[in-house]
Amino acid sequence: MQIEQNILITYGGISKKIRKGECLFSEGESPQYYFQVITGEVRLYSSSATDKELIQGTFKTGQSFGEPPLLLGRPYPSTAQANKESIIIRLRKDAFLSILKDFPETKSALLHTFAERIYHKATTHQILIANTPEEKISQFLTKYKNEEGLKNGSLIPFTRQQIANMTGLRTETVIRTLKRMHEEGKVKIKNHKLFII
Amino acid sequence: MQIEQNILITYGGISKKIRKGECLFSEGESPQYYFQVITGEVRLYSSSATDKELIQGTFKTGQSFGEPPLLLGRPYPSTAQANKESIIIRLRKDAFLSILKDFPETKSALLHTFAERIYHKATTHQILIANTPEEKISQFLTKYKNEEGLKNGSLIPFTRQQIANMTGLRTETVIRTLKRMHEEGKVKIKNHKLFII
DNA sequence: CGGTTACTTGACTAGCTTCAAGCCTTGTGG
DNA sequence: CCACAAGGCTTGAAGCTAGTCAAGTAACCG
Repeated sequence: MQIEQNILITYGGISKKIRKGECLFSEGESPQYYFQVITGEVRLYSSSATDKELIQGTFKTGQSFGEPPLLLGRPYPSTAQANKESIIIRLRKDAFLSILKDFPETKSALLHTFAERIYHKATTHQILIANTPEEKISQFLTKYKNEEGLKNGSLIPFTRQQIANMTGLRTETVIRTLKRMHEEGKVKIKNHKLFII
Repeated sequence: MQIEQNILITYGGISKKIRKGECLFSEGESPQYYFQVITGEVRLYSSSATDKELIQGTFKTGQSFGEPPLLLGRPYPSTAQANKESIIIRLRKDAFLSILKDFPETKSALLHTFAERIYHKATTHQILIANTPEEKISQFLTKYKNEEGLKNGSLIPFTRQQIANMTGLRTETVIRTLKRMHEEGKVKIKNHKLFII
């Protein structure tokens, strides 16, 4: 969802410069603010007991994140970290609720955003239970391709590590599986870069 | 979310008796109706290429389901099937949209429901990336316990197969893991029935 | 050009999956 | 009320394979 910047400012929103790697909030914390990306990119991930981390979503210019825990008043199930230097507006919870009340179209927009996210998570879920690594990676690539409307031959802008974190696999497994898929003509790898076919 | 029955009727909602095993909609179909459970239980699941089926959610009296694809106008990513004989009210999409417009509190309620579902799915994802079967099953059981507000000693109303489908494991693995957990006093099994501790 | 991050490869192993077979429980129809 | 069918549960044995660890190479960035 996106709320107009001047509305955010009017209601007390404050923009802040965030360095790459800094966190906006962490797993387990209590939500206090509404966040919206002005420039840059924020990654939401949850980490299991071990080092493994699962990417729950990536948010760019104009997108907000972390609203569900805020609305529910429940602890964050994930951590929000800047992927690169970013500018983020944040707004206190009560001010956010006021905007929702004062601008009904905001509520509709949020509803639509939430519907998108549920739909997205429902399909993501299928990736995680696929049997073989190849199934997981194929499904992931196909999903990404469709969502971004990519053509065949497009570059996949993810590192092996990121793909691993989104499919629940390990880096080495992703590498070995992609290599095999390349040999079988299911994807293309050139200069370590990955392309869909 | 729940919309009052008399409102649903006023807007043209029709209730229907559904036999156990019947489907309200299937994966890939185009959404046309809003659905709400009056009595009984409906299961939403998506099936991957193989036999495996993934339970996306279970809905009981007073709960609605399948709204995100309806709002987005996208094909259903899952199938809705009655777990038992049920009575379901269904309402045409345009009537549903009218209710949302005429009753702002409905919109707020739906927003809250959506937030719950996103939160639920985010935490469910963590189960799927846990390393060991025991971690997955423990997390699943704890999550279920908390969501349903169960006391220690409660019966878990799922088959091994269902637990397998929700954790991404195989039936035999679930059985063997539960057996070990039983021996270690982490759960209780009596007459093949599973209880939390 | 040096440091950091990403990628790659090999060897090894724990343990999940698979396959096959048999048992228990529940519900149903005669 | 009993018998039987169907579905769920359990077990064992064997093979595979994804994960792990370790080490080295290639790309990228300042």
